[in-house]
Amino acid sequence: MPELPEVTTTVNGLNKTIKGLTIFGVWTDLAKDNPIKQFENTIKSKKFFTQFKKDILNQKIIKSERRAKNILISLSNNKIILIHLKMTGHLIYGKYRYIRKDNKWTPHEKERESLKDPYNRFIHFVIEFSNGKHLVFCDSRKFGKVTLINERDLKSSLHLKNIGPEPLEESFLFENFKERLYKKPNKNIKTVLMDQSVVAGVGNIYSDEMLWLAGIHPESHPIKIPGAKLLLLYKSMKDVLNKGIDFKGDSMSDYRNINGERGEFQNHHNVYQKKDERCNKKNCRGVIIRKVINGRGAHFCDTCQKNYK
DNA sequence: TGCAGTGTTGCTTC
DNA sequence: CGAAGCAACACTGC
Repeated sequence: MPELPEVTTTVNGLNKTIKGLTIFGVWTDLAKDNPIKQFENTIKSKKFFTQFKKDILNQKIIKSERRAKNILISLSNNKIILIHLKMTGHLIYGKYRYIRKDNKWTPHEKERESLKDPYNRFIHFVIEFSNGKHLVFCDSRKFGKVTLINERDLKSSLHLKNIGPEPLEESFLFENFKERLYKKPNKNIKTVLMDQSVVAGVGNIYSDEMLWLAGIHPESHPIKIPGAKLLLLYKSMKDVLNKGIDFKGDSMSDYRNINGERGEFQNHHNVYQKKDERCNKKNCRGVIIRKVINGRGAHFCDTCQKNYK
């Protein structure tokens, strides 16, 4: 589930594996002659992909970074590969033997025993390095985004310009957090937390978990939440995201790290996908419920998570 | 077996 | 302008 902790885990992995390598080849089966408008400046456009290939071939990987849920891979020619994993994407690094057939990048028979796990299936984009190893982008729903931007355009680029501050930066103070929430005074707090222009990197799982930890109902309105509770939410946000990173991300669904291994955060959920289970909060007798809020499944305990509205 | 549910986000519509 | 809903896609699990 690529939210901030999963993307951080992947980026850490990239910095341990592909840094310093030179790009030798690139392949995708996502490129179309007539992509819909939204994907014109991504590798889903054949025209874009042709240029993309020219731009990245023979370039060296300098470093990888995370911004919100985006992976930024800097190249030696001052261009940056931007990858957004969206719902089901993940990147795996390794030695793949493969055959090309019908423009499908098909791992060789010997590799297939591992293909039962989603980590190694649904390969739609591959970078080959001069050491013979590959970075493969697996993405069953094909929502993921891969594009290229110039380093100098990074901040102004459409992909990043509306992104809010990074919640784990020390410079992101409580006062700033509170101010930003108050700009959406009467929206559901869960929806506000997941709004990337308010704060970067929080998605469905971690928003559920941080609201539970702070004892705030997901349909609370920011303007009605007492200051002390907001401070608790600010701390809970940092705690939950750091815990996600410590457990190397959440693999309840098909997220895998750079080596194809699962994270562990799914084993430490208190509410996400815990419908009908007893609430873990000390002295709480509540039961976790699931309710669709602004189109997303929300999980919470309506006994100990107070609804301020 | 069929259909509801799935981590994200950007576009359209109102 | 903001908010809500849906579309992009394909698979899993009840």
